[in-house]
Amino acid sequence: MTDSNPTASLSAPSIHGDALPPVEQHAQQYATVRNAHETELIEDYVELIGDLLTHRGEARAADIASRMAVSQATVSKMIRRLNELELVTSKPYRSLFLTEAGQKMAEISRARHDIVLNFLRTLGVRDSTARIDAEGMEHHVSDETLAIMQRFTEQQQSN
Amino acid sequence: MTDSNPTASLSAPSIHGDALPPVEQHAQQYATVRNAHETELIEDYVELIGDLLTHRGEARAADIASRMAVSQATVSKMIRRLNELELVTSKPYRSLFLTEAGQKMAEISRARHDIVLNFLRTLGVRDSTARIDAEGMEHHVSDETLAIMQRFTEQQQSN
DNA sequence: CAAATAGTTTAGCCTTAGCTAACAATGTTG
DNA sequence: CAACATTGTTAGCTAAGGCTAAACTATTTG
Repeated sequence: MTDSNPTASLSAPSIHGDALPPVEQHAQQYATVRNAHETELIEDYVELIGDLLTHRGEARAADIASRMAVSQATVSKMIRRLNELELVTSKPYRSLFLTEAGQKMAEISRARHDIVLNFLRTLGVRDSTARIDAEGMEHHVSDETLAIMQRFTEQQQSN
Repeated sequence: MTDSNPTASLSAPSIHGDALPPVEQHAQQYATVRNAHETELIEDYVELIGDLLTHRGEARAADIASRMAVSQATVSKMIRRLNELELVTSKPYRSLFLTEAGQKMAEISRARHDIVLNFLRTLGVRDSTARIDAEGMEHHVSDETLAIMQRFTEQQQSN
């Protein structure tokens, strides 16, 4: 299986055969991703609710459902979870609001999202693509990388 | 109550530059992420099996389990799925092998993974962090962005 | 103000991806 | 070659995150 794939070989610390990492490190990589997946959806909801509150003044289940392209029943169930996690407060049939903890999470998510999105735009990615990629990437970018992305964006901007 | 609220967002004005995207676009973002999540794990397994075959000559369930930090039962169940999807062939109690389709998927995943990983390294992210981030990000990076990352890495390298 | 419409919730179903425990096959070695 | 250790499989459980259909609440409007 000699690869003639043009994308497979790049230079740098190691090329093609980047050896397998030691088991513990490898396991850590996957575990981190699995962990991110658990909080990801929660963060997306909280972030969206925050955005709706900011830009629309209220956050209704129906809006969340259509913006997430998901059924209202799914949203309703999720809101119960967010309630249990004490991230939102809700009275039945009324708009949602974020608790302290929810607001904090929304802010962090929003900031992270914006850094990734602006970084991608700065790199030259088309806006619509950048939005999609940012939505997927944001939960998997470490603080270290995030800081580097932000610095990069600022530097480019000032040129 | 259908008010289109004036712009009275609380604070952090410059960071909150972005208005909400139109509903369809927003929905598309989330749908794309959900979709990626469905194939993500599959790709991770196939990629890992490919790596084990390349670097070790065989891919045993026990290795996969320890490298993914997951129980053997989970791996066993997953292998059945990969079989049904005709991505791997397996005889009970024997090493796994990739089908044509599996090999193709492994190559693509590996290439994508490497591009993201090398891009992060080139940006200046520490190796261990880059590995973790790459593992999470790789499934959410569009071809467009991938191409840009690769070009960026090459340019930096030649300086 | 009653009826229609819009929004929300609940019930019940499905699939995925984990887990443990018990069992089966294979491989190693005294 | 029998016993033990390792590896793999199966059964059965859980939780998350989807769905549809039906019931309920709120709002708008004739």
